[in-house]
This record gives sequence, C-alpha cells and structure tokens, in this order.
Amino acid sequence: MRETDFVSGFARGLKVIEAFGEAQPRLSITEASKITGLDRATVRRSLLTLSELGYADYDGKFFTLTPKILRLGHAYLSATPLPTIVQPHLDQLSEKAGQSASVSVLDGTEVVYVARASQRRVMSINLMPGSRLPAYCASMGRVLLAALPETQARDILSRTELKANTPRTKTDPEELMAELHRVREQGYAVIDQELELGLCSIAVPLMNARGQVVAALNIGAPAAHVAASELVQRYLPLLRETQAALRPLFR
Amino acid sequence: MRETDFVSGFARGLKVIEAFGEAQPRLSITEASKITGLDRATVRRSLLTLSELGYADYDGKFFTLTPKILRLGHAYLSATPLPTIVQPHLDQLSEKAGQSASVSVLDGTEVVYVARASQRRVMSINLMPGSRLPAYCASMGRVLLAALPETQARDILSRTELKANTPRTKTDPEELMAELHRVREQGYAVIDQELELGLCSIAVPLMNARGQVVAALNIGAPAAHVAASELVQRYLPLLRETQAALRPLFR
DNA sequence: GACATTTGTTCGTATAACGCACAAAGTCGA
DNA sequence: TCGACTTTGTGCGTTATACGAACAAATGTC
Repeated sequence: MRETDFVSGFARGLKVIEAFGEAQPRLSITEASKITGLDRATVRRSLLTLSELGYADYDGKFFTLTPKILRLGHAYLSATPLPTIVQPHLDQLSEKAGQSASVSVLDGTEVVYVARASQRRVMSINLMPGSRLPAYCASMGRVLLAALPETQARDILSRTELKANTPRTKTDPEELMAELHRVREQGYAVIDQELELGLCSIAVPLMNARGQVVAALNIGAPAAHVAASELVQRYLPLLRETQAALRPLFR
Repeated sequence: MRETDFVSGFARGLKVIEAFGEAQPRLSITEASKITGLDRATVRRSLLTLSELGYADYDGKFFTLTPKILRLGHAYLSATPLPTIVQPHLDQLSEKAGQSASVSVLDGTEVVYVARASQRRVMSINLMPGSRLPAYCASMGRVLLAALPETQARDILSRTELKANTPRTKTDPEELMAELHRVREQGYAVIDQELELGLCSIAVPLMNARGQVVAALNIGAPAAHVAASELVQRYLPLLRETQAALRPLFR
C-alpha cells in the first residue's frame, strides 16, 4: 500500500474513539490528547467532528460517546453471518445447561465476544458482544490458540502480558504451550478459576464444513455451583451437540 | 463550530464503516462508493486505511470488517454506566419472567438496544446490543417518545417512515400521538404484534433519581404464549420492581 | 472474439488538515 | 483576591489529503 492510500485523519479519529473506555467515560480534549498521544488541536477537531455527526455529546468541557457509536460495531455484528447464525443455538444451549454460553473469535492477543446468552451473571466483569478477555487465560482463548500453528500461538503468547489474575493462573509460556497441545488433542479446554476466582468454564472450537476453526463456544459456571472436574461430563455433551449442529451452517 | 474544526476525512471514514450492514457483509470499492455517495478514490483510501489498521480484511476484491471494529462500540458500552449497571437486573428480570428482557435508549427515530438478556428467541430478527428498531412501533420506543415534549415526539414521527410491518401496526401520526399520551398517563406501553406478527411486548421507562427518563426496559413474549392483554398483569409488577431497583442507581 | 461497460488505480492540483506557538479562559490554593 | 498553573481556543505556515479526470484492467454481452 502506498503512503498516500492511508487517511491519517481517519486513523487518528478512530484512535480517539478508542480512547473512551471503562475508566474514561467522559474525556476532555487534553485527556483524550494524553491517552492517544495525538496533538490537542487534532484531538479537538476529531471530537468536534464526532459531536457534529452525533456520535458524541459535548457540554463545553467533556465529551461522551452517544449510542450512535454502536452503529459502527453493529455494522460488523449484523454484517457477519457468525453472530446471527449462532445466537439461537446459543440461547438453546444456555437454557439447557442453565448457565451462560458465549461465542468468541480471536483478535490479536484477546478473545472478542461476538454473541452471548446469559442465564445469570457469573463474573465480576460484565460481558457482552465486543467485550474482550486475554486469550491465554480464557477457555475460548485456549481453544482458539490451540487451533493456530504452534509458532503463531507462541508468538501471540510472547506478545501477551502473562499476569496471574488468580493464584491458579498459568503464566509460564512453556506450560501454556503444553496446555494448548492437550487442548488440541482432546478438542476442548477447561479453565478452573484462572481468570477470576470462583469462575470456571469449558470451551470447544466451532468449525466450518472444511474443518477450519472459525470461533469458540463456551459455557461458564460458578465454581461454587459446578466443580471444574464436573464440567466435562455435565456440559461437554451439550457443547458437542451445538458444535455439530453449527458445523454445516458455516461456509 | 468553525468549518476547519471538522475533519471530513474522519467523517467519510465513519460513513464507509456504516456502509457495511446485514445486506452488505462484503463490499467492493465501487459498492461502498455507491452506498456512501463518496468518490471511489476516497472510499478506497478509507477502506485501505481500515485494512491497514486491522479493522477490515481485504482479499484484493472485497473488504470485510473484522471483530476489531467492535472495539469502537465497546468503547461506548463499557464507558457508559447504563449497560453495566443494568445487566444484572436484566438477567434477574428475564429469569423471573421466563422471557427476554432488554434495555434501550433513543437515537434519532430509532431505539438502540444497549443491554439484553434473552431466555429464548422470540423474533425473526436477532437482537443484540447495538441493534436498532424504529421507535414508533416498538414498546420501548413508545415509552421513550412519550417521555419527550410533544413537539419533539411529533417531529421524530414526522421524520420516520411509518410503514405497516403487520396489519396491526399503527401508522397514523395522530393515532400515535394519542397513544403516546396514553403511555405517558399509565406509565407503560404495550405493543401487540405491531412490529412482527406473533410478538408482543411491554415496556416501562427507566428514570434517574431526579425523575428524568434515561432509558426504557421491556419484556417481549410470543403472542402464542402470552396474549397482549395478559402482559400487564403478568409482567408489569416485575418491570416496576426492576424500575424501582434501578432508579437510585442512575445519577 | 470483439465491443461495451464496469471497476480499480494513478496523477496533478486545489484545498484542507496538521501542529506549533500564542492568546484567552478557567481552576485551584494560598 | 490574587497569582500560578492548567486547559482550551485560534492564527498561520507547512504538509498532506481529496478531488476529478484519465488510464488500465477486468468483467460481461452478444
């Protein structure tokens, strides 16, 4: 791609949108400038543009994003066959299991939730489509990493900050690679409170008709309710069922 | 705002993202150009920029959005207190009612789902955070429109294409205004198969501590399962309960 | 297989955005 | 209330981008 085929004004604007986040629901021009590392004048123009287009509100001091910004993500969710195809199966699965079920894909070092059916809230953090978790310590992340060539999986791990969220979190790259190998062999991944204490989950890959892994499917449950060791016998058959039902639906 | 405070390259790029949608999961440069009304060269640069940043994939012919684009919507969902505060209550409500429950806000002539808990799928269309429905024929839309000053509500209706989705859809502006008046009086709205045959729903406004309407909450049910006339006695108490529980949580 | 049409790309130029520097306004503590 | 500090708004020269048209490539049609 040539230099001139890149619209830096657009790229800068997107960076500004991403500056908003959990910790930063409202941003002043200077704050946004610090977060993005862009010039204040540039950030100001981007924010005023967002405001002019109705993607943001401006009270003269702080900018906040408006729900219109969801149109951007929605363009993906409705445009991509995956979430639409998957949702009804997910609802069924969630109901049968009595636990929340989710589907995610890999984006860099993180898994991104693209669909979710929740029976009840099991985590301290609130998950929804678009939510992200580090791949190395999430059941769906393990499954998705296991589907990659070893070198690529290792590369992703090397780019990840492997921190111990709980005492049980596996953070040693070699141990994780061995775990990925096991996941690849058995066709599912189990996480026992590696992401958050009190939460365990089990995931399987979703494959298309040609056997390529296109996403991951999981069921999460409170550890107090279901021990990690029970996950396999209780939920794996249900997951396999959904996995098989979905397989012919992906091109 | 001055002319020069508007970054048109950014605005154009956002328009290009929005060109993707249910009917258009994959776009060629020319297609995107036609949808957006922008010059082909401009669209091309925007798309190549998206691709360069990882927000889109390019196979040499078609562009598709990647899950990374969800970061943009997620910036709003996680930055806004509303979805996070509401979700656990929504899950509870949905479980108690045995039906799907949602929260939405108004964006122009449409309601935008910001949170959702689904027990089972009741609609032909798949709803998720970011999904949109025309306000005039949705229960949450009625509630949100009823919360506006009459002139503003009338203005929104005048900008809406009032089409009859089903034989029961109300499309006469005067009738709708009268309905909004009723909704304002009784504090809830009931929709009986106006959006889709076989689907009815009931909604109440969510207010902050000062009594300002900040969102709408609804329960949707298959008409075959629950007649519209039963909605009030079966679900209104539950909705009121959640409404009251949430009220002090909004600033 | 040749023609017509659509699509993607390149290029020069007018125009608009960038970022710096300065001015103005607001904020806070003494 | 004052003064120091922070934040926001503006003017301007430089740099980069959008435009439109023209060209090249691919696609579709007879």
